Amino acid sequence: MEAESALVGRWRKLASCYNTVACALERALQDAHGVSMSEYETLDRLVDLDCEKHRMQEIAAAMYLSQSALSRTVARLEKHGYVQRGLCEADRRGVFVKITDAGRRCHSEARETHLKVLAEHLDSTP
Amino acid sequence: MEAESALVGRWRKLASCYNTVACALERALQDAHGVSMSEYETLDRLVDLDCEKHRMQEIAAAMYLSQSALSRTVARLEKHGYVQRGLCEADRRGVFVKITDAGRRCHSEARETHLKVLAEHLDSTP
DNA sequence: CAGAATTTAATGCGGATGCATCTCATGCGT
DNA sequence: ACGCATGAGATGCATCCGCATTAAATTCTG
Repeated sequence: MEAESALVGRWRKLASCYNTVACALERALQDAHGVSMSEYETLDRLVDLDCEKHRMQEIAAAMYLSQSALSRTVARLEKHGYVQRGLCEADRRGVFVKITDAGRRCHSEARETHLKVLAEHLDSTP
Repeated sequence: MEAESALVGRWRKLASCYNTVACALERALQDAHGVSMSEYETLDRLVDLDCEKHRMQEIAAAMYLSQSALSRTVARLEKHGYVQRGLCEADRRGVFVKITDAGRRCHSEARETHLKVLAEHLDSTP
């Protein structure tokens, strides 16, 4: 079977692409805006799914971040003043997350960096 | 520009693919063979670039792992008895890494798990 | 309705990573 | 030969993550 080595080759290429971009993104976002990639992606989802507030689960479902990682990421964002957490009245186990004005500002600034890094490092020929 | 959103879309898909496979690999390799993905990939490079011993740098260059991460990964592999480190006589700053028989055995067993996970989770249509 | 089971999010803990720094060893210029 | 810059790899530190557990609220069941 040579399909095996092709499989491994595809995997290596995928990993290499991902790591290159992720590493560049992490550094650029951190240096220019003080947010990690996870934090940026979280803000991005909050802006994308735009309807005021969101449950933790919705956010987690829209991105690749475990429940505990998201919980901590939101805690960090809240510490930075970029989001606010609030209780969900309908189901008081739930937590609503709401992006603040500062959060929107940070996101819109960081978005340019994000796009620039993607354009630079995301190989267009898969 | 709509090329921007296409770019972001490609990035999200890449990240999602990578994370799905990486997560599955990590769990499967750990559960079935007690090695992490980095450890397996390191063994894999040692088998691939087959010529007895290798400098840390050669290994690092062949995979996506930072210098410090590789140093610790090799330390873990050595603790498991899967590789041995030895001084390089020509340039005594350097370190040679050599895979042991136990390392080869572990690698060849884990290889099957690795391939199985890739076949299962690596989407063939990019 | 009381109690068990489930769901939601937070957290303690251990482990892996990256950055910066450190220690040696080598090489280069004078 | 001496001194300084450079290179290889190890390590302290802070951070982030995943797993397992916990606490609180809700839902299911008898």
